[in-house]
Amino acid sequence: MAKKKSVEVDLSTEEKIKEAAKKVFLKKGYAATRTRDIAEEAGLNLALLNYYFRSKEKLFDLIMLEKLEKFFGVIAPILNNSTTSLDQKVTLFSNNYIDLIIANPELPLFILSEVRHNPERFAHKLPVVKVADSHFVRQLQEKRPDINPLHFLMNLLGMSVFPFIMKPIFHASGILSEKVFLTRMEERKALIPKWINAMLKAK
Amino acid sequence: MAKKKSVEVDLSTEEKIKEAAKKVFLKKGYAATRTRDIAEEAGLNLALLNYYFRSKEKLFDLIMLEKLEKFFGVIAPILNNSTTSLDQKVTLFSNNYIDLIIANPELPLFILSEVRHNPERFAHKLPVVKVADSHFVRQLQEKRPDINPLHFLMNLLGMSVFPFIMKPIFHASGILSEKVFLTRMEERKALIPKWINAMLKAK
DNA sequence: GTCTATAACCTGATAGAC
DNA sequence: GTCTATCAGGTTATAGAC
Repeated sequence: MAKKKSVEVDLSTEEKIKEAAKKVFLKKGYAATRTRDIAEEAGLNLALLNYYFRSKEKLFDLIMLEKLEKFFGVIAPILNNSTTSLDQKVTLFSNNYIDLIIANPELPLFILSEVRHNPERFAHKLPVVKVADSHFVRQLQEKRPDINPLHFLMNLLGMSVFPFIMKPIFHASGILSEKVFLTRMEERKALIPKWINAMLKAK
Repeated sequence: MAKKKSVEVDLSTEEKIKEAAKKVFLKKGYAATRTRDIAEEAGLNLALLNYYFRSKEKLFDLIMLEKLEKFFGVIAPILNNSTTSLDQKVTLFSNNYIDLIIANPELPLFILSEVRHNPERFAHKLPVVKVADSHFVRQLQEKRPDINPLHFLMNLLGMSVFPFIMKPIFHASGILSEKVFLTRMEERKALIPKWINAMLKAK
């Protein structure tokens, strides 16, 4: 039944390695990860990694593409839906996106730093164009032709994602517990639409 | 005269290594950087790195602390100034911070990912407390006691910093040139105060 | 202070037994 | 398919000549 993240015991060897790789790569990043870390995390031998995935690089690419899909996959459908209003898009986006990242907290910083360290490698896999020329952007242009839509896009994305990117800092400082942080993020789901709305009316 | 970033020729050997290390560490991150890269970038021999700085780790710590100082050093003074209004703080912050990051574009992502990968190591060097309990925060609480100040802090910081964090993505996609990006960021200096103001009045 | 040479170690990948 | 053993190459750090 539970096909996702059971106790990770009844998985095939190949899946065990992939799950372990996800965990370690997302935590440490590509460069700091050793194939031995992954094998150990999977409770398996190092040789099996190469048997199933040929190389560290190929295994990483596989996972990176999956994560890119996850990170961008939610955005485009919401912002390109031509049947929803601007308000609805903003609400849908902040809610879905915050939920996604609560479930995958390391996702944003992982993707952002790996893309930064290897831009040309993943360039063709970044479906940003679909966002930059979306129905959402056209609706923004209609409402506020005086302001470049990129600003609102950055704000919407940033207000949803940025707190998670800053979390390591606040956590390390010991001034914000995980529980309180999550409470704040839940609050944001309702606050972001209000804020965006207020910004759209400003001046 | 020009003591900062001259043609980097009249620098002492120690300074040459440090400048090269800054450049390489900020570009690649700690794990992906090899001491050979730094030596080569400095146009010097590898052994000199250890002669002057003992180890890769010690050299990195030195630079990391400097960068943390830079990243957080601007925030606290502005947010803790008890003679400025809330509006003034917001304007000062967005202006100074965006300028700082235009001059050091890799700074945010560098700090964020290195702290993430080694939280306990830099925990005691993160002066976030000064921000979380600042004059700015108290002013926010007065104006909007119904909303946790952390939200506005995240928004102000995020609206200034997040675009730079996303820049690699937009760049890699080829849909946003450096020149256009900078134009947008200059615009933001004036827009952020307006937006924050509108948010503070909302509902 | 600066270099070359090399030690000591680590890492990705494979050969070969089971 | 899975393991142990090991290779080949790279990496940090140091010894020692100049």
